[in-house]
Amino acid sequence: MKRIKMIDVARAAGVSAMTVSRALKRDGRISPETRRLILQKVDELGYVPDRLAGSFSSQKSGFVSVLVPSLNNPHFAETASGLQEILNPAGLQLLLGYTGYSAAQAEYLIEMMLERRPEALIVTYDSHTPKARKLLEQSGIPVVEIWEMPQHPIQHVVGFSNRKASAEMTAHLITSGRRNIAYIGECDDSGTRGAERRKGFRDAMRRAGLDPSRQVALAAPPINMMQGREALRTILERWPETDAIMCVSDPAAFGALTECRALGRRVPEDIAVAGFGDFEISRCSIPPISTIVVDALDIGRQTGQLVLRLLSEKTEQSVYLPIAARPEIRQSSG
Amino acid sequence: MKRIKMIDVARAAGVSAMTVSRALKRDGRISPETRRLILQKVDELGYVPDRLAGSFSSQKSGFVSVLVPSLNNPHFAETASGLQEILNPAGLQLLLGYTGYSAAQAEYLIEMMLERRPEALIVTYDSHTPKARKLLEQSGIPVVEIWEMPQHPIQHVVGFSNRKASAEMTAHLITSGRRNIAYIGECDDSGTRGAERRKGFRDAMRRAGLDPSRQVALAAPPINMMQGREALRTILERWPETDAIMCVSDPAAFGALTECRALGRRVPEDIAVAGFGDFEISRCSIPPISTIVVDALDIGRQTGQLVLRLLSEKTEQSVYLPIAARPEIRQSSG
DNA sequence: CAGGATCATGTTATCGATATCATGAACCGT
DNA sequence: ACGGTTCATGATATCGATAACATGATCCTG
Repeated sequence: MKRIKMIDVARAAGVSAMTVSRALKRDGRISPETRRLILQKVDELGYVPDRLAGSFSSQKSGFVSVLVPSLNNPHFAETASGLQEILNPAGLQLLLGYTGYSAAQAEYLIEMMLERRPEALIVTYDSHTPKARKLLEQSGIPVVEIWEMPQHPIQHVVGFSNRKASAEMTAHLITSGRRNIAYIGECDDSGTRGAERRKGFRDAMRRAGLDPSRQVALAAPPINMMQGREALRTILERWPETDAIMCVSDPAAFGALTECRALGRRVPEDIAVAGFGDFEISRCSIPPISTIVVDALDIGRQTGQLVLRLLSEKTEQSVYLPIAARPEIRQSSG
Repeated sequence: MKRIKMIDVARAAGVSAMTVSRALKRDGRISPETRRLILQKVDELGYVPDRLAGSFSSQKSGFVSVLVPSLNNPHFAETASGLQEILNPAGLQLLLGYTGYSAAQAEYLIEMMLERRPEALIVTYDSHTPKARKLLEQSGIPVVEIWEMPQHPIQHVVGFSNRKASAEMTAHLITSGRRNIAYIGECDDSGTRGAERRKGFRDAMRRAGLDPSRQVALAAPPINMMQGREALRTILERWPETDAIMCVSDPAAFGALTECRALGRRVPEDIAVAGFGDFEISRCSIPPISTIVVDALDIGRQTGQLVLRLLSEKTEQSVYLPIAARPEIRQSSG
């Protein structure tokens, strides 16, 4: 059973292959009857166009590559979801890759991706190897960094300052009267968004003349709930006077909150807890956890629309789309 | 700045394009010195092979398509992760698509995917439209259904019986003395794994001569934590005698557990709670939630290895790889 | 109604790699 | 030392669609 190709459809409809090609596009100049006839034949024969050949011929792959640290993180899953929502209807397909928070893996993936000739490349901000950065810079296609506002952007940016947002939340804890604030973060986080958040914590503490040295980092990103629990125990052993915890992410915050409960510490009366990212768990826990709300889906949508614009306009200028990231104060730090 | 192609590298190294092509493959018969020289030129010129052209020429796309309901669900994210782990080193790239639990979207994606000539297609079990099923059956490539043991498999299967697993957990609740057991599920779930779990609940209840009609379904899949909370309130209003809750998934179970706490109902003393899937939250909550443990990462790895086998062996026979799905009893149903 | 514009369709060249077969050199055993 | 074998490499055809240009028909417009 040989595979049907365009020429077979063309013969069946008594037209040329080119006419079939036109019939399958929206814009093609073709008479309505011919199109109807061809689409009918396509259906009868069960023809599935070969986009590999099509992409090769038109020199347009129809791919947009997306690199995320992990899909296990609902943020990136939502961002990818928003991207798909915008890009699929435009005929673009996502090529998704997980870096696992590793710069080496990112470099490998970037190279793999570029071989597929994507029309744009979307990378979640993280440190890059020199080679990776060079590949991105010389790729000749739009490159969008997301989820951070880098100091030295490669090209376009859709994001926000993790550092600033983290500092704001820390400032809130300080304003509400806390003084002995500890931070739960990640180790091996150089160049990551987590590192920026840690800096934000330090910024705010220093600005208030407080000691920013109460920090634990037990695990590599992404830190999970259980590690958050463990981190809280560690903190209370080392610094029993701690009266607030700022966390790199909501799962860690939930872990800390849970461990407080297990240890009989009241939240927020004894200890305030704050997270980052507005994960579902921060809304559903008792008490709800104060967090930085970031609209991950919106990052995906905005990025998708930006990509479409960049592909049609061929503009050279770098675009920076700021994304809102605002503290939402809930009962855990009331 | 024109793009470097293979022929440019060939000229620079004083060889033919074919020799360059061989140098870039592992298996190619080529002398070590020539290869070294060519790889050096590749590096100097910054040559990035065009796999679009390569795939077209060799008639092998190097793609494996994967359809999942949602990546927001850590299960599927892990499965995808396991797949990538196995398939990437074999030179295969994942083409990931989200169906959003919609059969229409699945059909659309299957068609999109097939145009890219993937070498295998992996679909998470769910109901298919007739057209989608036909496309899958006539695709001419290995098709693997995962995350369920379908009654009428398309070809290969890596999964388990959601129905049986759910029945086992329900049976556990019954064995431990509960009688008025309610079920939190999803609406519009026909043909989904959630529907199978609901059937499993009913099976076990009937077998024990108990009433399986205490069921609420407030939302379409995937049900979230907040909806779990709401469902629990609904249940206690309608059936105040309820002494156990079986849930379609852990997030729903956590929501139910949380609402019990908010309402002052003790778990497990007043109400037992059980979930499905061994999400992180079920391990980290207080009390930990009894659940069905499924190794999502392993499903990905096993499927990846199966795909590699199918691609090399060209066997015709359907393969069924059973995956363990066992109840793990924790304190929430103690 | 002439000359140009528009429209539907056809023809041909082409995208960049690789499969396949061809070729000559080196190597080997008897 | 000769026929056969292995090895490294080259030449050529090819994958299936589409871009770009060509063609003839129809349709205006002054």
